[in-house]
Formats: sequence, C-alpha cells, structure tokens
Amino acid sequence: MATIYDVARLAGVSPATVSRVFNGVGVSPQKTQAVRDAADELRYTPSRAARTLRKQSAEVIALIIPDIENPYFTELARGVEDVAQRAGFSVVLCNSDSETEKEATYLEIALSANMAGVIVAPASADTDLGPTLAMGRPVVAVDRGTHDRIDRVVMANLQAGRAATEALLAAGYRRVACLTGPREIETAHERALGWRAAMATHLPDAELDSLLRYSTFRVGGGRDGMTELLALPEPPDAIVAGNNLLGVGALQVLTERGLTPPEVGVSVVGSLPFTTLSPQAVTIVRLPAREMGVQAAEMLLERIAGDDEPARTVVLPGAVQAATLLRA
Amino acid sequence: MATIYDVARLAGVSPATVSRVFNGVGVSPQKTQAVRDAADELRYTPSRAARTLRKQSAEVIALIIPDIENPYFTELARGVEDVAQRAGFSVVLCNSDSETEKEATYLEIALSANMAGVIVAPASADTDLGPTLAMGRPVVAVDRGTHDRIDRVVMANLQAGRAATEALLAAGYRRVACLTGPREIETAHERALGWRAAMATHLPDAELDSLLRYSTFRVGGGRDGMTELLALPEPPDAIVAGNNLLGVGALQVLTERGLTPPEVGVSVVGSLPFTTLSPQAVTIVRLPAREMGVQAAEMLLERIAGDDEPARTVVLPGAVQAATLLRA
DNA sequence: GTTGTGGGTGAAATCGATTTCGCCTATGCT
DNA sequence: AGCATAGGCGAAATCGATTTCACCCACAAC
Repeated sequence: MATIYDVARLAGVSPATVSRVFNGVGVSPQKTQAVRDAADELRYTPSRAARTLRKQSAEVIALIIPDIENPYFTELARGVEDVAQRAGFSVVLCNSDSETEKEATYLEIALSANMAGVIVAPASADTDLGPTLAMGRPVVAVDRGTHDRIDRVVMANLQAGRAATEALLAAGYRRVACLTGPREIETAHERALGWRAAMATHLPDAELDSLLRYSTFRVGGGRDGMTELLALPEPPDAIVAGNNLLGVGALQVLTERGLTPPEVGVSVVGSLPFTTLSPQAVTIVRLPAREMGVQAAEMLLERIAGDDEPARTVVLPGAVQAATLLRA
Repeated sequence: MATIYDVARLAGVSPATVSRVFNGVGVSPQKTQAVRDAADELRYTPSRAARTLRKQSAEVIALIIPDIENPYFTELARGVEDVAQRAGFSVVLCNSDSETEKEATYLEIALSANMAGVIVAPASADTDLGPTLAMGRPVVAVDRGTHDRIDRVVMANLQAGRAATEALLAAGYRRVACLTGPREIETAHERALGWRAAMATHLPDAELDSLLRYSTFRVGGGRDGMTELLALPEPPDAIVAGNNLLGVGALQVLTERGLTPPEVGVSVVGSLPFTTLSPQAVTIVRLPAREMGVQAAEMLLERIAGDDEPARTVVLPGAVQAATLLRA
C-alpha cells in the first residue's frame, strides 16, 4: 500500500503538500497536478487508520439496533445508510440483540474507534450513553427514548395503536384484543395505551385487562399470545398486533386454525413486507421506518457538523393502509 | 479519554509496560496490579485507532452483502456475527445494493481501515478482489463465487432447484414453471438448471423455455414473472421460485387471483421466515443461510490466523421442509 | 570470581496521516 | 524604494498505541 510519503517523493514535494492536495487547501496548479499524477500512478489511498488517529474522528457512524433480522430495523438501516453515504460517511451496523451489555460494548467500540456519532435504538430505557456523550460524540435515539437529553426520532405509537384499533371497530368487530411487546419497552406500552383508549367506550376496564397480552416483540411471542387469547372462555373476535413480528405470529396461529381474516379481524402496527396475504385482509398501520432512519441520520450529521441547538424530538405518524376490511 | 501515557504516569511505569500488561506478556505482579488499578481509576480504554495504525490490522471483519433487506442475507449476517463475536472480532455490515461500484468502495474502505478480512457475497462475477488479495487480506466468498482462487461457501443450488421441482412433480403437478433471478447470477442459473433437469423427462425442451422466467431476485420480480406466466396461452399448474423474495411475489399474485396453493403448486428455494401461510401449503427447500455465515466466518478467522492451505469450497445442501403437498 | 542466561523494564522508533509554525517569494501600497 | 501582506511550501510535531533494542539485575554454572 502506497503511503503519503511515497507519493510525496514521486511528486517531488513534501508530504504536507500531498495532504493539502487531498484536503483542498491552497496548492499551486503545477504541484497539484504532479501530486495527482503520482497518486494515480501509485494507486494511493489515504490510510483511514492514520487519518482517524490524527483527526480524532472517523467518517463513520455506528447504528445500533436490537434485531437485525427484523425488517422494521433493516428498513430503518436503509434510510440511515442512504443519507450517510451521500454525505461521505460509512455506516457500521451493530446488532445488540436487545442486550444492554452487547449494546454497551458497541458503544465502547464506537468511542475507541473515534466514530463520528451514533444512532441507537436503545435496548432498554437505561442504556448508558454517559461515556459517549462525555466525549462529545453526538447520539440520536430512534424508535425508543433514553433518559438523556438527546435528539430522538420516534413513532406516534399511541396514535398508531388507536388507529389500528379503530379500523377494527369500524369494521364491526367488538371484542378487540391487543398483543404487544415487553411491558418495559415504551413503544409496546404506548401502542397498548392507544388500543385501550380506543376500546374504553366499548368494553369495561376489567375485560380489557384480560384481552391485553404483553410478550416479546418476536414471531414466537405472537404465536404464544394468540394461542392464549384463543383459549380464553370468551375469545376475542379481532386482534391488534403491536409490531410486525407479533402480527406474523398471530396470523400464523390463526391460519393454522382456519380463522384467517376476516373470520377474525387483524390489524398490525408496522408493515408486513413479506406477507403473502391479499392486501385487503389485514389492516396495516404503516410505520415509516425508512423515514425514521433518514431523519435520524440527518440530525446526527448536523450535530457532527457542530450544531448545538437544544435536543429535538421528531414524532412520525403511522398511516393506515388498508382500512377497507369488513366483518365476515 | 485517558491514554496509555496517563495510565503509565499514574502507575509509575513506562507506557511499554502498560501495553504489555494489556497484551499479556511478562510483567511483574506488583507492576501489573499497579497498572490495572491505574487503568480502572482512569477508565482507560485503549484507542483502537492507534492500535490499528500500529498493528496494521484491526480486529474487524467486513461483511458485504447485496441486499440488507433480504432475510436470507440477514440470517447469514447473524451466523457471521455470532462466530466473529466469540473470537473478539467486530463485524461491519455493508450493503452493496448489488452494485459493483458500491461494493468496490466498501472493499477499498476495508483495506484502508486495515480490517482483518472480508466476507463477500459478490454483486457480480467480476467483482474485483485484486487490491484486497494483493495486500494479503483474506477474503471468503459466500453464496456466489468469483474468479479468484479463494475460499467459498455456496449452496447446492442445482440440487435445491431439482428437489423443489421434484416435490411438485411428486404431488401430481405437470406443467411446472420456474421463476429465477438474473441470468448472469450463477445461483439463479444453477437453480434453473436443477429445475430443467427434473423437468427434462416430463416436457420437451421448447416448452420448458417458455416456462422459464429470468427476473430480479426481488418481490417485484416475482410478481412480474408470475403475472407473465399466468398470461401464457397454456399457463403452468405449479411454480418453482428461485429465492425467497421471488416466492413472496409469486404467492402475492396467486393470492390476489384466488389461486392459492394447492390450487397452483408452489415450491420455494429458500425460507419464508415471515410467511403467514399454513406450513403445508408450500414446499420450502430451506437453504442454511446462518450455517453459511458460520462456516464462512470460521474459514476467514482461520485465514486471519495465518492458515494458508489451498482454497477450499464448502457446498451446503438445501433441505426439503414440507413435501407433504398434494395436488388439489 | 567470571561468564552466561533470562526475565523485567524503559527509551525511542514506528505506523501514516494532519497541522502548526516559520520561511521564502511575489505582489500591492505608499 | 521600502515595507506590509499573503500565499505557497517544507520541517517537524502530533495523534496513541506496539515493538525493538539495550540495559540492568539476579541467579546459575563453571
């Protein structure tokens, strides 16, 4: 690998001049040309390792997500990447597996590798951003918040939960259950609150409690929760799934039992990108995951560029996609 | 951020000794303890940037895939990550978008960031690994091959295509069409060859040509291809999808037209992780994507450790998952 | 008593860029 | 003509680790 010294020697200039050519400050046209020629001839690529060490900052941003196999997060990643790429930044995608410890490891790596900033979908509310923030590295939270005063981009979870529920009520369903993620994850909780708000005028509180299931945000959780709900003495006639994977799990169980929608009403908060159902069968409250990534990346890049306004929060609304569902 | 010099001063030793403590070579117990105490007190984390520059190698491996939103590749990524993590390596996930140019950029980044090695699912057969290999960085190809003499882990594509087809034939279907990816991608081609081999004794060559559709490896490609096939004067009674997304697209079109399996037979090479169909409806020839990642990562780590055996090729067989499908 | 041997340690070189500082030259202004 | 200013450029410092080299000391062998 050719170094800046090799280029300097071949071009007959000092390494400083070579550096200046590549960083766009005053160098005479002749020397600039000589340097470019030499660099081309040697196929010179500046060492990122050296540059990072000297500048104390790499043009890399870390994106830490809890589940790389969830299409919601990969869609988000896509948005982040598109924006970052355009600004000349690379993205390092890190999978925390929803474990605070893995997350902390990645934060530490981001710091010691001098990455320019971090976008994180926190594994839990007590994610510790202290060291990162103390070093002055900007962090943007997506999907979920943290205790810190930082920029965040979140979904309008309560609104989405409510809209998902109202679509089912409008279609004529009455006993609408709710299947959501872990109680301690705020998105799960808020979506359930939206469901509860929509149901409040239809069923008494005590009944609602029996129709609400907290579980994991995974397909298995959806299967388990749906199975439990169907086993109730008075099973629900419709269900709101708190995220895409819960929706998949619930639909799998329903299909296996011959209860495909609209037999039982189903409405999902989040998209089902790989569904093979006909579009009318299920109400989708689409969450703009890609947009969330775009916004987060843009905010992060602004912070990296030196912006120090007070922390901002962006809330993105969900959009009902197929409300044309009718009760069987 | 505390540096090795800060630790050295506080512990009353030289920076060299601090380095030795953290790299496990002979230091007296007293000094070791002093260094550890000082490091703890200062919350010292070695700078990866500096270490990378000096060692000319970072404990990071790059994983370059063509489509981060395809569950097949995220499953692969998971396998890579699990192995890498256990060995103390981080994984940088890069999305080439099937563009050779983006891929080349990432390869260049991997090189100039001194990453220890690369696992790549090549965007095309003429992916240029020259510079990377010239620098002595190991590369393992997954899913698809390149022109270079390097380790590779691929699927038994022909076998998988044949098995997918034979399951449909065994269920009583006769006009089995094939929907596969771009002609120039070898996995697409091989799976189609498997289909052709199984069909050879059932239909004349000319008819087979009309039942074969090359397209993109995406949901849209599956939809388009399926639509075309259904518009044939003599439409197929079953279909083999060359990958998961094509399968999704085909199933969507079929569902919209009320032709759900087993009305039309469907068999897919690759998994449908988020399907909501009942498991019996579709034959899945499961491709062990995670296993592919595990094997690739293990081989790469061996190479990084200095192994220089001749290049190896690992072929992983697909497994028929739901062959119990019966003609309507 | 001398010579080896080997483990522990620190000084200094090194990785390859960026950046400060100061020198030199050319130009503009009075 | 004389002086100020600015732009171009190179020497050298710097980022923070690792690693070589040389040294010192203790102990063993002869």
